[in-house]
Order: sequence, then structure tokens, then C-alpha cells
Amino acid sequence: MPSGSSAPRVRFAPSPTGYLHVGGARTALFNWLFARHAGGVMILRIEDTDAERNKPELVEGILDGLRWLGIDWDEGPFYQSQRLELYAQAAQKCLENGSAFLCYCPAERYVGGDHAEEGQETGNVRRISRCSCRDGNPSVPGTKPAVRFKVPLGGTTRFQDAVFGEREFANEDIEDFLLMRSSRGEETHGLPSYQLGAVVDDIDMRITHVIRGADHISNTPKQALLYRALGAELPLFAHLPLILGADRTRLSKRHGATSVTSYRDEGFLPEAFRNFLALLGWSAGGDQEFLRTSELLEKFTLAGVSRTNGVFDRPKLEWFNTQYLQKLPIEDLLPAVENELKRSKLWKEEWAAPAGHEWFSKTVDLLRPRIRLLPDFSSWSRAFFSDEFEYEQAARDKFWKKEPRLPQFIAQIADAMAALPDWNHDACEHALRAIAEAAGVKAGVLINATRVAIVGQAVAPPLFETFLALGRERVVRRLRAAIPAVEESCKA
RNA sequence: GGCGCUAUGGUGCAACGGUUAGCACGCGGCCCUUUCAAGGCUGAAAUACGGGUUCGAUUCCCGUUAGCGCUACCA
Repeated sequence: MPSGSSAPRVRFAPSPTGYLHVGGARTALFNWLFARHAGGVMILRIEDTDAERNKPELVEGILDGLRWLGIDWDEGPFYQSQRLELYAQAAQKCLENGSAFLCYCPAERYVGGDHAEEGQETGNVRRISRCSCRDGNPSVPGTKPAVRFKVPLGGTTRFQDAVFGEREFANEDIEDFLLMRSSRGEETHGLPSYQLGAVVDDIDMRITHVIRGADHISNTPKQALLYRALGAELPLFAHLPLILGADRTRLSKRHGATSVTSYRDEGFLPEAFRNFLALLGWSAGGDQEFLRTSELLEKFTLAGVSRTNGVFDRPKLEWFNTQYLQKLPIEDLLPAVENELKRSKLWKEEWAAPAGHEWFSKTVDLLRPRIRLLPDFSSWSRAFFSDEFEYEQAARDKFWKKEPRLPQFIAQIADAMAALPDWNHDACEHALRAIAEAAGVKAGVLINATRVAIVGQAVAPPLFETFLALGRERVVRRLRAAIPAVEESCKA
């Protein structure tokens, strides 16, 4: 035991009962930021002690979510299901030193009548039931017992919380919580409870800071009692405020997407999601909100964690995404776009070669200010990556009906572009404006109509930059190809 | 019901005894303009309520109310 080492050791301990949800991701992120900020150790532990609820295959989904967020770990993943002997030994130790007892109450009975009703009636005399097993009088002898912690009848239990301060609870308010479930069948012992598994592992893994959701505050005095019974020092706890849905109730399936991978699939950038998540329940103290990962790492402290539950505000997440889409170094964005285009089958290998890469990079750079989510590169920007695109009806109605001579103007523009001695931004613009002036129409009318003709949409990057991105040959071809459709719209 | 936590605009955060209560998202307006974004400027919008403590409370204490959490042989 390297007691001289001061490097913090933290852990993220999800249970594989579902995907990695937003709340879990935030907990993982804060643990990770804390560890990396302090040069500490991040441990991943899978709490799979409930054989019925856990599904091993879900672990991979959780790891996927963590990887997408860029959260890595130094030790693990450890599986509690493979460390059962450890918990049995700890339970035995508690039994031997008198801090636990064998409970023969049928599970249903302990939970139901004994606990709730009786506790209610006796009012302020004794609010928490203590079953007779704890005094050595099994209520239903002969059945396989569970192990419960024998909470002291008086006194208080306290612990330090880096976020909420010092907390103190009266022991009489703490029930004799479960340590070991009763064994079924032939096993020598049952499975450990969450409380036992978490504490035994946190001791064994020498966890110094327990950073987890605030829903565990009420569990903490129980765990503090357990640490003491096991002869271990308490770690410093840090409880994180909960993340709520827009209706201020706990985030759940009802609120739509709650798994981090669904945000990945929607096309959010991990950097943006991470920045957004970091600010849900934490701030660096000032007004700065746009924090790259390196800044997050540098500035993260538990002192900056807030105590109030926060609402997951999707519009703000989207804002962060657009910010990152625009500000990320282009080379960092390219792989994500490539991935997206492959997904939509628009990707061409030539863009990976040096010559094609330059075009690809410049085009993505041209497109990015107007993109909100990665899939927009495939849908909204389709005409830049494929010659197969359609004219949006709304765009035709908006820009192709203003001027009856439009078909001939489009043809003139096509000819002018084809004849240009130099193919560059200003030359294109001058040529187009000259046509507008000669015809006595506003340049904007031709510009907007031309945009629809070459990309099929009313919205696109500035026209002449779009010209350069598409290339002269395609621009001319698309302009000529659009003439019949323009005529049709003009007549309508 | 019991125990606990929390309480600044609609939302996320600042202000950690003294500010005209700040920033951002969202919403409205204006500017820019070649469409749409982006960007710039700008408007509306908050200290839950009641008592204390203090020269002075958003800030400290108590109560009320509200929300949330725990109260499982779930984690």
C-alpha cells in the first residue's frame, strides 16, 4: 500500500443496466477531469452484482460512450461479479466484529410491513425499524439469511463532502442496510449489496475521492459506517447535482435522447458535447463558457461544482455544436465529416489523396459556418459532394419566379462563365454583374437564381465562393441543365 | 409519512456582506448582406416568501413554501 503517494485515485462505476446516459457521462467526465487535472488515476469499475438486471453486452455500449467523449481510464474495467470473494470476506469480517448480523426476514416482509407501516405508526419514538434478527432472534429460522449492517442505536455519522460541506446524520435515521443478499440454491453466500460492493472496492482500489451523483448523499452515511467497521479511512466525497429534463424531473427516456451515443449518432461533435456537459453543474468561476478540453483540464476543480440540479438544455447544446463546427481547427473536423459522408455513401476516395484533400478541406471550410449537425454535410451540402441533387420547391418559388427573362439570363451567365479567361472569384462576379446591368435587373436577382440553379437550394455559401468550390466545368453544366426547370417555374 | 439536499431572468452559470445584480443560450429589434448562417449593437426578462443578524444582505441564521433525492435482497 503506497500510503506515501498523494496522487488522487478516482473511479467511475456504472452498472450495465442500460446505455451510458447523460447523467452517467457527466459523472464520468467530472471524475476524468479531476483525475487528469491533478495527475491522478482514473479507474473504471463495472458494478454488476445484480445478475437479473445486468446485461454484459451493455458494457460495450457504455465503453463506446466513454470513448466517444474522449474519456479514458488507467485501470480496469474491473467487474464486481469477478470479485465476489472479496465482498464475502468483508461481510464475514463485519459479522465477526459485531458490526453486522444475519437477517432471516423474508425480503418481502422486511421491506413491507415491518419497515414502512410500523415506522409510521410509532411516530417520533422510533422511525426506523430494527428487526429482531439483529438481537439474535431470527424471525423465520431455517431460511437462508441475508447479512445486514448493525447500525448503532445512538450517535451520529459524519463525512466530508467537497461540494456540500461537512454532513452529519443521526444514526437512528439510518436503517440496518443490506450487506449480502440471502443466498439461493447451493452457493455458500449470496451476492453483495451495492453498499458493500462499492465500499469494499473503493477501499481495495484505494479511492481517495468519491465523485458521484447527489442521489447518493443519503447512502453516504451508511457507507461511512461501513468504512469504519472495515477499519478504513474515509475518502473525500464529492456529490454532483442531478441533471434534470426540461420539465425539471429527473432525466429519463420520456425526455427523448438520453444516451450519449444517440447524440453521437445525431451528429454532435464530442468536443462540443463535452464542453456543454462540463458546464452543467460546474463553472470556472467567471463568464467564460467556450472551453476547449485543454482549458477544462486546466481549470477544473471540485470547488467550482454547483449544488443545484440543472436542466439539460438542448438548444444550448446545439449552440455549442455550431460554435465548435466553426472554431475547430479544420484538420480536426475533417475526419468527422469524412465519416459522415461515408455513412451517407457520398464519400469519394479521391478526397483522401493529397490533391483531393485540399479541395475537400477548403470545401468543408466553406460549408461549416452554416452547418448545425454533422449530417447536414450529407443533406444540406449534398450538391457539393454529388452531382445528383434536386431543386427545392421553396427555392424555385422564391427565386425563379421574379423575372420572366431568367432562362435567357441563366444561359448568358453559363456562356460568360465558360468564356472567362481567368476563373476566379472577382472575374465571375464582374461577369455576372455586367449581365445584370446590361439587362437592367438587380444583381441579387441573378445571384439568387443562379444559386438555386447550381446547388438546388435557396441557402448556400456566398455564390462566387460556391462557384470556385464546384469548379467551372460543373457550374457551366449545371447552369445549362437548369434552364428547362427555370422556364417551367417562370411560366407557373 | 420520515430523513436529507437545493432555491439568482424561461434555461445554464457569475457576483462568495457594499455592483446601476454580470455573462451565455433562447426570444424581440437594429446593423451587416448575395440567400441563410455567423458576427456586431440592442431590448424584455431574476435574487421564491416571511422573519432575524448587520451600518449594509443575493450572500449569514431561522421558519414557510416549492422542487428534487433517499427511504429495494436496484445501483
